[in-house]
Amino acid sequence: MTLAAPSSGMFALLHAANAVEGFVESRLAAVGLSIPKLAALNRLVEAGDSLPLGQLAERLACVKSNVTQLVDRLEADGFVERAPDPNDRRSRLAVLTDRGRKAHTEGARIQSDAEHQIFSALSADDASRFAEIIAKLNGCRSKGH
Amino acid sequence: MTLAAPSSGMFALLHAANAVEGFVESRLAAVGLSIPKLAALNRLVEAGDSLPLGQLAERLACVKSNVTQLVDRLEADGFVERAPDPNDRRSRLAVLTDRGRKAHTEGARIQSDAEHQIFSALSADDASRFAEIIAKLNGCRSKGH
DNA sequence: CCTTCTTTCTTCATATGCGTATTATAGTGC
DNA sequence: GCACTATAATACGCATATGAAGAAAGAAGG
Repeated sequence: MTLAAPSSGMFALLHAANAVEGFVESRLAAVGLSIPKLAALNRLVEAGDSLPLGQLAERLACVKSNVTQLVDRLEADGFVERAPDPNDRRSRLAVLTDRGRKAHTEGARIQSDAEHQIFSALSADDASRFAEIIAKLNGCRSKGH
Repeated sequence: MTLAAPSSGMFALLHAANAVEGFVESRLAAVGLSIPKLAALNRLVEAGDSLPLGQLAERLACVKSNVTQLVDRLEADGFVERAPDPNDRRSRLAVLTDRGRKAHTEGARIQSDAEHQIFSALSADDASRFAEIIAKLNGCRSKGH
């Protein structure tokens, strides 16, 4: 991404997403997180602290090879650990560590704060309109999967 | 990116941008282009077919090391060539080739078509509202550069 | 001229995404 | 129990982004 071209709805959208992403990422960096890392921790917390990698991939809406690497990095950070799955020896669980739980709590707060900061530029009316419009745009699947 | 989390303006925005990006990319692939490649060709055409790499980086709003690699790929595709800059021997020009010009024309058409398809889901009122809101969100700089 | 500062591009390490093998294990049918 | 097929994770190659460090060339001042 990072297009910086005016006069195109697409470029404007990508540019805004990029700006928002960078804004939030820069704040998350203070606790050693990135948006993908926080997203993974979110899913683990939602799931009760552990998930098979394939499940994690599905809930993050990304491919499994991606999660393999993301979990590698989270493991290096000490935020998750891999553990064998008692129900299926093919499978491995990503398990949240104490540090991971802590990072998740801090990250969630930071994300929430940053989001309030960003979206405070919008009136309540703008915000609901924004949500509607975004929902409509999300109908453009067909990525040739 | 690719978060797939509901109940967050940020996640909704990133998700929509991702969907739109994927939609357009899948169509551009037919002519051997990606969004970053098309963006670079756009800048070259705007500039009259050539630019020093540093200039290109600035106009793409990305770092120079990125452009070095992007131009490597465009050169491998035969869409641009590197040429010495007559005014400064430190500098190298990215010069559009004939194939590059052709790819740009086709890519621009594809992008425009895809964009119409996507944004046709929005009424004229939605569209202008969308543009306004996006502009407001773009005010969130301060990426800690 | 020579030293020093700046600019331009490249190279390298890293983070993130994708898709395609490859390997180990599971499950199914015979 | 064996052969086949399906599934889980990984390894590998590639595209795209960043930033830090280096090389080469220009500019400025003595």
